[in-house]
Amino acid sequence: MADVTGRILALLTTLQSGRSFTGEELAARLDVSPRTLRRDVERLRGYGYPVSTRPGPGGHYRLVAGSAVPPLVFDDDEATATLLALAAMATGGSAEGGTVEEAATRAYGKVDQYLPARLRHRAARLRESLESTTPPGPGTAAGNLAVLADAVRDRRIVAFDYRGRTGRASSRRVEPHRQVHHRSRWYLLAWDTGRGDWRVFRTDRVDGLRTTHDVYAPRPLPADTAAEYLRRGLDKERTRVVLTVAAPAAAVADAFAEHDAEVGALTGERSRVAVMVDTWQWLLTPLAFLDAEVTVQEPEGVRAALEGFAGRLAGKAPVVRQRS
Amino acid sequence: MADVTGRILALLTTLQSGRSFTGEELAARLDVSPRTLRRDVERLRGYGYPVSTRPGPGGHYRLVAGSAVPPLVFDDDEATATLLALAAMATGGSAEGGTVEEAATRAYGKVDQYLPARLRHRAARLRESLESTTPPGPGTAAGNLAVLADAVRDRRIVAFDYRGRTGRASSRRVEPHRQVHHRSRWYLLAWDTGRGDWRVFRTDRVDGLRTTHDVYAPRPLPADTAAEYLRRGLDKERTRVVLTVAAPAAAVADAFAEHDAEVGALTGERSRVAVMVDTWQWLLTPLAFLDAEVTVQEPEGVRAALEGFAGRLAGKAPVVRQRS
DNA sequence: GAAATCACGGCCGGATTCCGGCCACATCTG
DNA sequence: CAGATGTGGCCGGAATCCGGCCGTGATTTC
Repeated sequence: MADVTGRILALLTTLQSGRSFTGEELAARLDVSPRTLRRDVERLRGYGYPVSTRPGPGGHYRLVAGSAVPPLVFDDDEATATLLALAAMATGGSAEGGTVEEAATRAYGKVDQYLPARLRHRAARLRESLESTTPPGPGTAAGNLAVLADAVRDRRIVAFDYRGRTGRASSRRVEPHRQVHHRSRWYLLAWDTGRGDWRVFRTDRVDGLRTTHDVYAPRPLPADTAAEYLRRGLDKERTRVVLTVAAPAAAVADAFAEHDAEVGALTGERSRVAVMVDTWQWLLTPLAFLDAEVTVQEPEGVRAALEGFAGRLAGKAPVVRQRS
Repeated sequence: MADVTGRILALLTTLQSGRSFTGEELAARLDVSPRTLRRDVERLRGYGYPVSTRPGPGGHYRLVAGSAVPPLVFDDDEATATLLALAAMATGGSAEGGTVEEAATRAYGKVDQYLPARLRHRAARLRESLESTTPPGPGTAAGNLAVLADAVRDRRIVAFDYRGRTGRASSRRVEPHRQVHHRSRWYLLAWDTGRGDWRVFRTDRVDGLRTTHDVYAPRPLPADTAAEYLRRGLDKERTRVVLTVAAPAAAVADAFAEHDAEVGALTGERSRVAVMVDTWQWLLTPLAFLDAEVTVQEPEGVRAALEGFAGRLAGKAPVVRQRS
């Protein structure tokens, strides 16, 4: 009968009724000694459940649903949005502990607790009907985000080791400016004191982060907003490709939805799109879905590559004829 | 670290997310050996929680949807993650009413307000240091997701107008099965009663959604999970395309690694590949990476499509010259 | 049909936890 | 003040747990 977990679950169920119970009563119910019951209550608190007690005659144990955090007065849409937001953030999470993605995954299954009874039911249904794909990726340490946030606030220089794309590690001392959440990744926009320039770091590639005692002077941002700076692709290594496409802006935006693209309308039927890609090959699928005339404005290399590819594709295709 | 109860609670939380996990993944998450994980699952079942499993590649553990779990409580990281998630979703959102973005904004305010003081500071600083680039995209109506969730639960047939990729609208009556979040979009996996087959709909392209009074009989899923079905792209009739490529078989196999392809060598430098694709557009990225001469053996339609696309790509490309 | 993947569960020995009992103490009610 | 009731330290014996090992069986992939 030494099944702690079972007892805790039973205790939780019992206390959930809202009634209050004396220690003796609970002990009898769980069939353990009062001493063990006390320990169980202690454990429950350890897991974060607020159990209120009162000594003296008429004393009791009671589970206080949301005394620390009162049930939120969400409306339906807000509850829905919360679940969706968590699901979106959970996507891309890793199995490692301590990441925000993982925390979001956990929170996803728990929001009920904080909703008023009326919505609890609804949230549970919503969650049941939803599924989320979770491509395994590097997770972002929740701790790092918090540390960086503090450093940004206090204008403290931070130091860390950074693993570049190639895997080469380097030591950095930077003035953290903003953190940007972009396409389910976290980035830090900072002034790299060693390189004397602005740099964008992927937070999940930061190691051994520590805040120094050195305070830095505010510095004007290289762009209007940090997000814009990031989007503009000052984050090196990727290529910015500008295209003109004979299709409406909406259609183009849709085709490039999975990419990092800015779309602008030229006329109703022509659009201009600036997209960041690792290599030109990735342009093809969205372009093919548009299946419209395309002109590469820049860079030269991509234009040449696409021309060459088009030639190989078109040049040989007509040669073989075959039924079936 | 031998805290069975804590692990069981954590395990419930994890499985509650609705995803499925491999044993190894869960073991890593809980920081125990796989053997212990198996024991934990066994315990879970002992307490009445239905955990479904499957052996073999792609095996998993999953909590059967809809099972009641004890009330679970947020920890600090989870609360923080919730705020971050809401902030990320709120950003870039339109001011229009009824969208999830707008609801997320409201929800953020409320959660923040009720957070314990210690977390409020942390959250406030985090938010200050953050920016988000959620693309403005078409706002998903929060209402639709909730209505669909209820319909899924009640097995009610729903009707709506669907704007296809081409913009053509069609009227649908479907049996909603699950909603899947994939790459920051929401999809509905449903049985289309009109077409007599499974279909995947993008929730943001659904208009005039209404629940009917007709109840449908459960139908076996075409895949293990809705997310998997979506990922596998079984939603369309796939086409078998046979190509001849001027590249070694190994290189070809590598390029098509993500696809469902059979590769055979013709000579050392030429290969033949038979690949199953949803639409011809998906052929382009692997072909571009090979960047070799290609001949479409069959079907005729794909050859014509590729030729046409190549023409549009090559035909217009040389027009503009520009340095920079 | 062979190979790889993955869940399953028995067994073992050593480490850890748990339990009940006992006790001094704090609190609250009447 | 007296009695009821919650609190938590300590102790020693008992029960549980854990990781590792290994053979089994289901299932998918090639």
